[in-house]
Amino acid sequence: MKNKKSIKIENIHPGLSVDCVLFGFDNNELKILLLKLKSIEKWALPGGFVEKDKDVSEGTNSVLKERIGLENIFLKQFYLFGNVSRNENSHTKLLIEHKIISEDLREWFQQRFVTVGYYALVEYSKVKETTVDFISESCEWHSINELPEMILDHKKIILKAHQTLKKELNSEPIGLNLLPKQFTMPELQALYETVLEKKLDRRNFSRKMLNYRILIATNQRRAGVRHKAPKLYEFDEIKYNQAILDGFNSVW
Amino acid sequence: MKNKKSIKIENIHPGLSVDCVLFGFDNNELKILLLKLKSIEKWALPGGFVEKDKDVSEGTNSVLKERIGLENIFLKQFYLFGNVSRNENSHTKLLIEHKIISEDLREWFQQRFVTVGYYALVEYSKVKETTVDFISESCEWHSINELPEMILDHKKIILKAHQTLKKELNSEPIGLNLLPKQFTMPELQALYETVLEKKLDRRNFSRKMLNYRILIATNQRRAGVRHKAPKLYEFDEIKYNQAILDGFNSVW
DNA sequence: GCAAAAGTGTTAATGGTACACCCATGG
DNA sequence: CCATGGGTGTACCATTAACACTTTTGC
Repeated sequence: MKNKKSIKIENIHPGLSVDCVLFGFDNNELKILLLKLKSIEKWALPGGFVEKDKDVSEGTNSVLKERIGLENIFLKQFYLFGNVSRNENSHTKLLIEHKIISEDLREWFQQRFVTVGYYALVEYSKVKETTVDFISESCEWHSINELPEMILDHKKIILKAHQTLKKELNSEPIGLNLLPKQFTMPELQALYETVLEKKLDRRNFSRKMLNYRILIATNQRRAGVRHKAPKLYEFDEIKYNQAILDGFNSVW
Repeated sequence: MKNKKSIKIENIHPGLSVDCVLFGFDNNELKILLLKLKSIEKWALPGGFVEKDKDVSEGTNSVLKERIGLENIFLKQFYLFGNVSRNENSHTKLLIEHKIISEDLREWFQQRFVTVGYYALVEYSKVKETTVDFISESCEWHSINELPEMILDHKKIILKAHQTLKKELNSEPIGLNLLPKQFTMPELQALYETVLEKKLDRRNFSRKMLNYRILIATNQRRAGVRHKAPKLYEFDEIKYNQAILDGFNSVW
């Protein structure tokens, strides 16, 4: 299955896979990191299998490292996709026909799989020189609004991840790991608007954000724009992480 | 594995189990439905395995029906527990020693399992005459504050279910399926206080609840109390279910 | 100087918090 | 008639929504 330290299927947890929805933000668009499979005109979420002696979350991190060279991503488990209908043997057939996997793995690949969905927010610019593994030919960001043809139920997985993310915005901040270290208030707002898919009032947004007390105003401004230069902010990481733990807007 | 239409382990999805946290409300306490295992002084969440040709959610419903005779419960998936450390072979040993499972299933039971947690809210009084399957000797409600000795990580699963439930109260109502058809405002409040583990102001609670517009005031009152008889309410099921879908208290 | 977008302010409506007071009931 | 708990009201405060006006910048 793997190129370097080849993993034996006997050591892999049967019938279980993981899939990661990596969200990035660029050009006022929400983007997802996808892998183009070799020989097939379809894309896939970075994902893979978990070894029997590894925790699922740990295994998921290993998968990301091995498939696209990303380490230490904060992943959040959001759902287990366990419908029978998500398994499609035509997919395995193609993989074998194109010699991406060998014939003797046919049976193993054709077993019924359930998959655990994880998502993470990653800074777009940091994921430029990713490596890809031997079953993928490239790794690219795609706008969530213009997804290419994808294998299995990967589009559904992305949809569910996006829904979960939207809902979490009601009780948690977003932005750290998704924006560069320094950013302007309008940039942060654009991120929120993109994730939520709706316009927000500029003035109310700013006030509300500042009231959360997770931002540090620097005394620098973003220069070179043909209008008033906006202030640069940073997240107060201590308070930001505390807010993630405690949650905002608790009603009871 | 099963008594009547015996399920063959070849047809079961390997390494995957489901566990159900059934919440009930009685005597101002939050209770969990637990099964007492035969021959072992430990209790377990009702749970089991999923057949290869069944959706996980469907399989979970079947498990509940087969183990405790409950049907048509609205189950909510909340987490996949996938740590290696949750597997304990001493448990399998005991099951075999006490002939609850046969020797030839040892290997199958000793494989590493991940388990999907589901929870549901069920009306306490409706679950009186539950049947139990052949590996359990009884089925009882236990206060979440006084849980008996439990197998594996089942206490952790209950804790996580409770945390999830608390968090969901910020965006969804609770009570339908957990209270009888008619209930008083103080009873509803007691439910909220129990789940949230905190006291709420009587007058503000009532106003807020009524503002959600999911209650129907009947013109009856709960008689026989030695103080002013409280009004009886019912949930407007249409609006209640709509509220579950739409969510309350969206901040953006 | 003008367009574009940032920064700041104001106001009304809403909802939450923290109370006080009266009412019905059984003992 | 009184203790107990239910029902209703109110005043204050914080937050939200919907706005107007001023400031800075590049061209």
